[in-house]
Amino acid sequence: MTAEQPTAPRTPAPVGLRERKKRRTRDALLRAALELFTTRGYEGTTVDEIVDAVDVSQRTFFRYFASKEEVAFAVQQMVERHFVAALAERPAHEAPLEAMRNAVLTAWDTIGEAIMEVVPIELYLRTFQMIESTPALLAVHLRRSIEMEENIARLIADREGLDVDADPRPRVAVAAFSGVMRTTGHLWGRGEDASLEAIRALTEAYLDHLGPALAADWRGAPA
Amino acid sequence: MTAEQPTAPRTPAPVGLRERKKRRTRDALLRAALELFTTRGYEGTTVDEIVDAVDVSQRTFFRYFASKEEVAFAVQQMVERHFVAALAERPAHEAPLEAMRNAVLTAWDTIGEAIMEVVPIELYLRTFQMIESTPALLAVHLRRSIEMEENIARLIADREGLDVDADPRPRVAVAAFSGVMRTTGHLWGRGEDASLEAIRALTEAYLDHLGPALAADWRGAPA
DNA sequence: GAGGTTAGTGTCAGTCGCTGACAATTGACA
DNA sequence: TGTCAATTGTCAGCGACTGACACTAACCTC
Repeated sequence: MTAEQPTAPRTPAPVGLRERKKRRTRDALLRAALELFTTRGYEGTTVDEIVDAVDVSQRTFFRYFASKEEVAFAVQQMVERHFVAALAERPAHEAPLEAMRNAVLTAWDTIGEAIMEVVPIELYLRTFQMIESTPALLAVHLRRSIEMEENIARLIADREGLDVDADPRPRVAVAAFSGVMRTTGHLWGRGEDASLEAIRALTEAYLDHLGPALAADWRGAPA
Repeated sequence: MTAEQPTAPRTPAPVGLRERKKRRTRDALLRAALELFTTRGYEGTTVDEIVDAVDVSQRTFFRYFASKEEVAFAVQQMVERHFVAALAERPAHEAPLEAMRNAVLTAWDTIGEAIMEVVPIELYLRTFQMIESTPALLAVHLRRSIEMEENIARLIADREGLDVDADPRPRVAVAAFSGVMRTTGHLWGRGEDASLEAIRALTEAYLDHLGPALAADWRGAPA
């Protein structure tokens, strides 16, 4: 993990012709897949249909994406990295919950440009809704979430100078926080307003209900 | 959903010969599957191997279980029903978090017998660990968890006389609670002590850290 | 710029999960 | 006992995915 500017789009500019071709093929597959997924549905789309749209072989698809599922989460992965970067940038004086809260809200404010380099922002919004409403993808989405939860817990523990395995508080705080995040994401996916502003507002409102208990200063207080 | 004694094992005793045969086939498939899963691994076990062990056709397997995944969660489903039943039995004066906490702890105390009617308790423990350590199953496990979360949120909202869609508190409380539960389950699956007592103790300890904020009395206080 | 190296791609054959259709069997019940 | 309905097996086929191998095109060196 080479830490660069945290909110910078991860597009290191491809150099050789080979690299550029690869990038182009991958992007084409990604866009074609999301477009098909969001119109015909995930289950209703076969890998053969995706590769036909881009005119490559099925084997090539599976060299770029380990599975049909993986391509559905390519953009989501960018967003997650974006949030983690924002969290790492939070000043040390902020309490854990406060830092996480500010990181999400800032991330939602700045993620737009980074996404647009790969796919239209509106396609990402539709993709997110599709993930939330497709059981098989929702399952994977949740597993990815808790994998990130573990990373964030370690990050928070480091901030507070705690041992993540000895002190339950980092994991508990992150678990509670993520539970709320997941709930807002779910409600957003089911709701009417599919804008970035909507998810941001929903997040802010729901986090307000988590109470000051977890936001209290931990340092000096024993477990 | 016919509500009987909440903590009673769900074994309505099969009547006809046909029913008993069905039950036997299903149980045999279940046991064979879990035994193979926990020894050779989930991915390392084919459906053909399961049906060979029981000597039925593959088609029969898929008539009892919608998928290879489903059979892995058959026992888990019992445990979940057990918890929901225990929660429904909690006296009305208990605050939401208090009720959920007591329901889990009671459930862990009484689930043993119900499980043993179907599979050895030790096989269930191994199965749980396998689920937690198999990515594909972990994903499904998490999705099942949030489906239950939604049910519990409605149950809690009913207890408190709230509208689950208007007031965020039921969903927030349940989300935070479930987040902690998930974390303890995960840690249990990765830990050394695979006993029921261990998961119960872990649950109790971790829930203590969720703080009194969510446990406060809601009635009368506006959102 | 020819020639060898290497990375990316296509083709093919095969495995595994899963499903629909149809026929054969077997318990239930008059 | 004979009919009816439920359970099961067989078979054919789809879709996701993989390993092996041959082919092509970018790259790199002399």
